[in-house]
Amino acid sequence: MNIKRTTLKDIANVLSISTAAVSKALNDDTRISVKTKKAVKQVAKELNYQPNHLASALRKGKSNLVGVILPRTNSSFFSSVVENMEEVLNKAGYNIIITQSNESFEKECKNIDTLLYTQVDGIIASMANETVDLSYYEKIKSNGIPLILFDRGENDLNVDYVGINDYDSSHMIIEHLVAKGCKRIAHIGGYRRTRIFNNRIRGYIDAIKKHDLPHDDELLIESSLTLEDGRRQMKKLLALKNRPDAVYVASDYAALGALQILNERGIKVPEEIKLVGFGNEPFTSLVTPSITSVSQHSEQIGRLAAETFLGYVEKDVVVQSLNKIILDSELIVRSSSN
Amino acid sequence: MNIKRTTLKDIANVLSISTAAVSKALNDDTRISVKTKKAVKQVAKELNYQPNHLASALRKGKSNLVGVILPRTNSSFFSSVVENMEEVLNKAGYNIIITQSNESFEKECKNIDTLLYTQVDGIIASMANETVDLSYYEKIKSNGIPLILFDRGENDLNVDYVGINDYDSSHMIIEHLVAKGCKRIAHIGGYRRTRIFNNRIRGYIDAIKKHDLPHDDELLIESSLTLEDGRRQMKKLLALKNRPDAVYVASDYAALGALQILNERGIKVPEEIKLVGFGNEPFTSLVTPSITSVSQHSEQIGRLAAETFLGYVEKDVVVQSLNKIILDSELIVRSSSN
DNA sequence: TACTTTTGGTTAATCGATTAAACAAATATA
DNA sequence: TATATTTGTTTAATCGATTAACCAAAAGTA
Repeated sequence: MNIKRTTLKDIANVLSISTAAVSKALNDDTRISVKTKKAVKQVAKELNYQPNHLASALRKGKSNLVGVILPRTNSSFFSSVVENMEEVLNKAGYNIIITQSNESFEKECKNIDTLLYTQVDGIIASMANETVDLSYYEKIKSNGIPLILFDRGENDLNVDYVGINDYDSSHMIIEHLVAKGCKRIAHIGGYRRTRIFNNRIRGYIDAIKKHDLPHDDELLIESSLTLEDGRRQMKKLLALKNRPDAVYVASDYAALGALQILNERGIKVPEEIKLVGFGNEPFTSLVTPSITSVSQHSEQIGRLAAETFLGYVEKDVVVQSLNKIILDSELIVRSSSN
Repeated sequence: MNIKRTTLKDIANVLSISTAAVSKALNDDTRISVKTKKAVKQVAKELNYQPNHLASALRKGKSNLVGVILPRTNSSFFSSVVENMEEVLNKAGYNIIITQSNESFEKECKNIDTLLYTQVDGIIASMANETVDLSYYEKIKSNGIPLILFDRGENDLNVDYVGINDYDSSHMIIEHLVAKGCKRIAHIGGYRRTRIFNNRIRGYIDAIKKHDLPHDDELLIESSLTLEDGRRQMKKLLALKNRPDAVYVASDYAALGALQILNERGIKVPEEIKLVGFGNEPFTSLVTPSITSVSQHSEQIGRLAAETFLGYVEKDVVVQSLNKIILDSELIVRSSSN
């Protein structure tokens, strides 16, 4: 095939005017007469003119593309965040490029390179669990384009962030379990070095103390939060002399693993042990019993991250100011704790 | 910020040579001396040079970007397809841009426009359920870039396709159920106008006939295949005077809905009714009882779609030849039918 | 009438990288 | 020694759209 696209020049030739006039006509420049504009648009349509984005982006120094980095796409949370982000950005004339890191630091670095290479106007990212070294994110900042983090942020990096209040979410969960009569609550948490998981752990500890409940070390477990590890850690908890009567798991996937173990051993949920997850993944309402979980307002997070980005590009001067938006989460109570 | 990036010119100035020499040195042109190459690469590193992709893409008429259109990203099937596609394409120097149609025809058209506008070198897509009008896909073809469809293809459109053999998959399922002693097998299928679902229906009918089993109209139901509709259609089947002893559902989501109804009504699965889904979504192994399903070899589909694309760009002449790759699927037997 | 403004364009430079063509210097060949 | 070839680089054009600067013609103003 190798069909050559119609360019401004082609339109200009047909009408015997300059390409500059054509360009201005298509962009509704005031200095072009209505008559010319009509003629140009007519010919453009006839020739099926598609502007060459590369050329205009190069000239304008602006690609109207926003890069998005996700730990993974097959999560309803991330999927929903992106959907809402896209809606806001599309309206403002931006398109998005999605890349996934698969929770790998190496992949994440590659993604950043790809996006910078594609000359995106900004990057909105949620960091991989693995990521500790922040030099690659510094690279974005030194490139002079806005960087907005969501969900998995990093305080040391001086950039904008949109997420939920993890500390308060833990409190909310503990309040709920205490109200249901639980006296011995365990927590299967994420890695402490990840800020959001650390905050959930802190919230758990403080809430437990507040209610004068036992906060034995054996009740607080650090986990990779995969389904497999959820199974493993639940087994550990069941092996304790003094079993917990409730388990708060910092991820729905690990919570599901825990539930499988409880089901397999014939331990009744919620009668014997109550269970709470985190993330409100769709399957939490599908399994038996359905799992109580925390909704993170993915729609708002996506929307706000996009709007934060737009806040920068609409100003000429990009002064990256710390813009932390912390939303309240919502507890969705289901059978596993009710 | 608005930091201006280093360009070829900056490097050229430092070394007092031409930008052409710099460009060639960085691209390892044989006509540049080893000494110069070393010096150029050294300076490039020092100045943290990042090539401007827009400029080179414009000049070369090639963006090294491949557009991907997915009905949705939060499905493990699509997620896995993309992951494998990306691996193959990255190795060949291509990067991908993911867009999601959310099963909406309108959104799909917008996605196509976005991708063409971004000057991708090719498009790999799986069509939205809604899509009937193919003119937008014709637009891609008339743009002269390769188009490869996967999973949800369309025979009328003369393009390459990678997918599984849906007709045979139905046969495989029926054979399995017959072997388990089922005598009255129902099918909750998708919309007949979608090719893959139509093939599954044809396979079901032919396999049923082959075994001289009853193929009453009431046993074959057309569905949107959402979880909700799965529940609805299962209720219908249970209301029949002559209930089926097995149900083959063309999607895991709808199969899960069906399972919920069966569980709610205390009907034992697989003892009273056996159940088979389609797609091998992760939750099929997580629910109780786990659901027998069909694996679609997402890894291979992704890889092959990518390779098909590469097959075009490596040749100079792009002759879009019909290149249909049909893979065998695999039945994953779990508790719901065992 | 003479000068200023407005209208509706045109010309030419530009974005940054690539590349065909040209060319000077070094080396090889007759 | 004279000519041909190779080596290493420069010059200049190019991709397509945008835009600053310029300009001619028409219209307005004193």
